Amino acid sequence: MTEPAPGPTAGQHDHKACVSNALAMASALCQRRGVRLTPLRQRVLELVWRSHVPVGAYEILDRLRVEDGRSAAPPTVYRALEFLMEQKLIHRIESLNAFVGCIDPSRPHAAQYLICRQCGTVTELDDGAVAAAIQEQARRQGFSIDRQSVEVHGTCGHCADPAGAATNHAETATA
Amino acid sequence: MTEPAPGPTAGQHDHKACVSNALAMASALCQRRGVRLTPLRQRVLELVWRSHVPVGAYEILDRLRVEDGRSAAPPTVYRALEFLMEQKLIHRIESLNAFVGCIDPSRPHAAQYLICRQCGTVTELDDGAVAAAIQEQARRQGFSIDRQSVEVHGTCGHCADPAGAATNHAETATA
DNA sequence: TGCCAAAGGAAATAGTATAACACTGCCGCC
DNA sequence: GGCGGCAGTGTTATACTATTTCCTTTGGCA
Ligand SMILES: [Zn+2]
Ligand SMILES: [Zn+2]
Ligand SMILES: [Zn+2]
Ligand SMILES: [Zn+2]
Repeated sequence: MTEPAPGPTAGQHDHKACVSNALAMASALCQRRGVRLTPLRQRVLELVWRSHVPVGAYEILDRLRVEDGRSAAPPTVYRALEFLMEQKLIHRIESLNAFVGCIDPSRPHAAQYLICRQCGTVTELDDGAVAAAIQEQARRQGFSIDRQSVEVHGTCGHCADPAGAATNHAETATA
Repeated sequence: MTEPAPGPTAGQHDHKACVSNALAMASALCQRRGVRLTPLRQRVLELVWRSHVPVGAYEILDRLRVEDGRSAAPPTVYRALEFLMEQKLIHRIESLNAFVGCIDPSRPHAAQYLICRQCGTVTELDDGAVAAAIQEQARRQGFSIDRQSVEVHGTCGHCADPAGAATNHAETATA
């Protein structure tokens, strides 16, 4: 119930690489942009990246208190999350009230999210066709887009086909 | 956003027709489906249809208490909303934690929502191209879709261009 | 008539998010 | 060096959203 870096796709990929890559990318981006990736912000980012399952603000809060022994209250977490979202280092999954690390923060994108009901894993896509179809519809309505959010709930390949994959995928990560 | 007759699209269309049509449709659908559109559920549906601006559960709750003098608590409202969602008579806008009437409950659809930041109006679309593009992407990932939610935030035609009004607010478009 | 299941009333609680104010350290400036 | 401003964080309180639990009422039906 507190395994460090489970990741629903555990065994499928080197998640430590995901994390260190994300942190390095974040550091570089912030430096380039002239914004401060403080220790707190970096730690929150790391906690969001704990797995590919979106994490709630209060779960982050708990970890800051329990694991880090840090004094923290909701605003502590929400401010860090706000910063990370402004910098596009994380995304908010509206339908879950939770946050997930962005796969490629260096490039602006209108992403789509595939959210598995069973394992909770979110797969971030960046499909031009989807974005274009949405933009075309918006244009017809005379609507100018600020932000589009596409959240698709369903069952991922691993959960649907346990035999084939034989993944240890199993159950949810941050339970 | 709290006046009796919905502000945003007022004057743009005959909203009373929207409401009475929605209520009639709901009544017919429920009868056909053998489910009960009780007075409470009908009233909640009516309150959701008060305008094309999504309405929160607690705003509905307030109106039930103040306008109807009815004894009501959160579960009262949430249960009614749950029923209405099961029957696809309303939709939940995840990014707003609010609910809006469905434009065409008789036909199942994966809808997209254009949400105006200024006036709050939500325009429901049912564009096959968007849904298809999403499905294609999901298929490639071996992901099977239960539900897709597309919420687009931006500025509607009326708010962007108050003078000219070529576009049709609040009405649905399908493709 | 009596039973059952669905619907709704009521109280408490859980979960999510923000407002408001205080404190500190850093930086540029005089 | 002293000073003012500001970003970042700490702290407390509160607002907003949603669910659990238990009980009572209602409506359909054998
Ligand atoms: Zn990973
Ligand atoms: Zn899965
Ligand atoms: Zn209308
Ligand atoms: Zn508008």
